[in-house]
Amino acid sequence: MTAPLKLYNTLTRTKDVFRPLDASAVRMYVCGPTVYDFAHIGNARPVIVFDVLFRLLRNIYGEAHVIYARNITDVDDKINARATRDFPNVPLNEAIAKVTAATARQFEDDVAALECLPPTHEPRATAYIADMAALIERLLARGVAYVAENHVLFSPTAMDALPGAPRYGSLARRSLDEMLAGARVDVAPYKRDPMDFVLWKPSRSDEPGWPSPCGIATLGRPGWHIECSAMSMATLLLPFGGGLACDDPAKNVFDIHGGGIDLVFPHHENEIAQSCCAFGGSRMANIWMHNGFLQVEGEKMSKSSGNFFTIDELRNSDKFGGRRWPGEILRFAMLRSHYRQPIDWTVSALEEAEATLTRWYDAVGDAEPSGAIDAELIEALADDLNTPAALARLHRLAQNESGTAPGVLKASAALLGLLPRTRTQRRSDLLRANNVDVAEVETLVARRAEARTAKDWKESDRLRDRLLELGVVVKDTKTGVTWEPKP
RNA sequence: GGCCUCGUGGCGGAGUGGCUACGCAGAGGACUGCAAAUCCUUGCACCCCGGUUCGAUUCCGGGCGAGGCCUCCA
Repeated sequence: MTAPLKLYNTLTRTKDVFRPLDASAVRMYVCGPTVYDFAHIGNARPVIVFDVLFRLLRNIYGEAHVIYARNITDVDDKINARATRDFPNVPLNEAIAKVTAATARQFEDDVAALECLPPTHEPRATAYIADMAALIERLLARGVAYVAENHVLFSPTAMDALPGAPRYGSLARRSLDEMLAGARVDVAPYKRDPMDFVLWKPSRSDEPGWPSPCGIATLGRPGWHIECSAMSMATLLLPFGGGLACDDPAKNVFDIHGGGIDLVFPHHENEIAQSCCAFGGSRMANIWMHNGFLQVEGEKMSKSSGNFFTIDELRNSDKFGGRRWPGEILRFAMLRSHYRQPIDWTVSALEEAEATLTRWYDAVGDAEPSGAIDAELIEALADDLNTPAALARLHRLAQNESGTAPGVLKASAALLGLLPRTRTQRRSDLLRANNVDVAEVETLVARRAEARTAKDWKESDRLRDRLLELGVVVKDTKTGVTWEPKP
């Protein structure tokens, strides 16, 4: 390959050249959703961004040599609350299962519509409770955790006294003193220090519970942060010789950890603390990547502002801009901004995305991907996933720069997960979505042709308007009359 | 209060110490019965003030402005 892959690393605050630990097994972990409700459009951003990175890594290192884990959090107090609200007469565990099954299925559906490849692993927290408990036992044994009132708490102060461990706060670039100065946290009475965070907490009888670690007799459940330490260990370390049984810290590191920028502190900081202290290493992952936030029409998205939209609502309702938006358009609109920049989610951006896609589909026609992926496009993505530059390059390819073959455009767009269908497929999808009666359309088009031959412009224009109502646009080109479903 | 981002033409949005980003919209033209689509041409920029430099939108300092995190929100 021409240019080396560079990725912005939150740890170093620079674009670092990416050097995999093992080029035959490149490993990436991304924090996925908590499945208590439909995923909103902000949730879609990391999913799409890291899907592009996944595709790029597969292109560079080979499809079989990239392992991508994106977790699903199905242990969470919000899920419990939702379960008791929605299924008050069902036993709790059953109610929780109903909530998580339905929302997880919806998530898979949304993500597939956004043209994201399935990750190699999609671990669910409930399947890794034993790993979490084992990690917590290890942290207790190493003296960075303690038991208090049936909770297990992690002590950042104790961590800073542990030889070899990174300084707590090094990812967020904050010292313990700074954090204490600005802390507005309610300090629970059982905490020795305000900055201590929960690894395990006791469950009441109306909360889901599992056998507790560290000699605690009551049932309990894990804290949020430990879930990701356990699931990344199980999917990215254990299969490659790492894990708690391995005393070599060098084996307990993986390549890339991603998520939203809001997760830097405390979630990712705490993941690092847990994993490094458990394994005795100085880093959990080599590169930490964070996507910027999404605003809707210039304002922070929130339910109270009335500008809150789920992926499903964008795809299947007319709540945003008065119409439905196929996943492909949502994906394109997301890639128009660089992943670290804030993005403003607007109707006009989606309309632009759609117009561009239509033009590009016209350019590729029904061509199959063929030939080498455009080198400049790869170069743009290799520079910290510069998707806006990559899209600019696709614009040029679509304009047939230096005789670009349709197959090359198709293959190149595929690296971004774009143009997944043929033009014919997209057209028939639109016909179905618009409920177009093809036979009726053909009849009207023929009648309009007769009217035009007879120079009956009034009738011709009436028929054109009628066709538009039916969801069809007619085009009078030099080579003849064609019609397309209205996008 | 502490920490961290960011300020580019009408809009969106990359990038660079001197060389057209790109897209949308706009303007002009070709084509058309008209329109749409398409094609060709084209105008428009780098928040303010200092500094470094032969030269800064790009580097440094200050200011102003916007946003995020410090509350298990991607």
